[in-house]
Amino acid sequence: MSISEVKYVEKLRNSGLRPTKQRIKICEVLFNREKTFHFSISDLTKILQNQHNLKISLATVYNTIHAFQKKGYLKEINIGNDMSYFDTNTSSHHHFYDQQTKELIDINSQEVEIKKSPTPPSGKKVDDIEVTFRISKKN
Amino acid sequence: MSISEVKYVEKLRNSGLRPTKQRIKICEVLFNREKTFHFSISDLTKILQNQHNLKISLATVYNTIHAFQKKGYLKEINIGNDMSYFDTNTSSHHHFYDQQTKELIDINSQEVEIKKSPTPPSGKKVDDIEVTFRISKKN
DNA sequence: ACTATAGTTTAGAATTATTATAAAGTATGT
DNA sequence: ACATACTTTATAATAATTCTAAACTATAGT
Ligand SMILES: [Mn+2]
Ligand SMILES: [Mn+2]
Ligand SMILES: [Zn+2]
Ligand SMILES: [Zn+2]
Repeated sequence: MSISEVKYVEKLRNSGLRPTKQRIKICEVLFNREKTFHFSISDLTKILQNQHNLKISLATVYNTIHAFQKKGYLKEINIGNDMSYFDTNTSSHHHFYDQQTKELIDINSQEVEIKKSPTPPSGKKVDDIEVTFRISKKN
Repeated sequence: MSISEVKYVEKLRNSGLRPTKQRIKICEVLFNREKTFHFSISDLTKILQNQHNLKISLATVYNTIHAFQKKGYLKEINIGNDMSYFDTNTSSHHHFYDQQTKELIDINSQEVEIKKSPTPPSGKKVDDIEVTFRISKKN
């Protein structure tokens, strides 16, 4: 067992999730990276198959991603209307969204400052503010 | 023909769309209101059936909404990941989104001011900024 | 180590939103 | 009125996601 595998076995155990080989592999693909990772289920399935030669059933990929989301290790992103995206950056943050390449890029919370905010409807409170900067190729 | 029907016949003709009775009725449901209207195809279909006793085929509802979107009369909204929402407010603006009731409420562009904005990736330009204030019931 | 059990994976079926198809119906210019 | 292009419609197809139930496996208790 590699050093990173041991790390995720512990992470899974601490979350009350059994460290199966499928979950450990998915952890490695998702969390063993420098930058945050934005992906669709289809993206992830392709990476598991092509870059790691793993044939994990589609139902398991869905199950695992939803389990991780429930445990707070992933955030669902609402962009585009065809399929769900997930984000390994679970903090409150903002995105550049390239409509041409459909790529999401993180923006640190502190790089956006909102000077003026609207008053929420009466009886309602603001839980989170999400800013999306839609970008495209210059010229 | 009612006064509002005449109005939409003209609007459709000016857009190069034949003013069929289905399109005119959908125009009335969508555009004959004070406030902007946020809806899913399913919402609209229910309103047509229950509140107007119109049985317009689902394919026609989709065709019509997409035609109106292409003409710039509707904007697609990416919120939630199950189905598409559309917005009769086609200007660049922001939203409150109540995650409990799944309701969208418009925020005028001028009610939000962004003090600090991140630099877009090189070769990319910002086309639009969308701010979503996720709200929920207080306490 | 053996076993019982609860948790997990899996293939495949079911569901849901959306899009495609193609035949019947309709608006419009002549 | 007629021809024609556009539109509506029922239905089928597609695609993402969820459900199901049987086989498999991690783990706690013996
Ligand atoms: Mn979405
Ligand atoms: Mn869908
Ligand atoms: Zn992100
Ligand atoms: Zn709006």
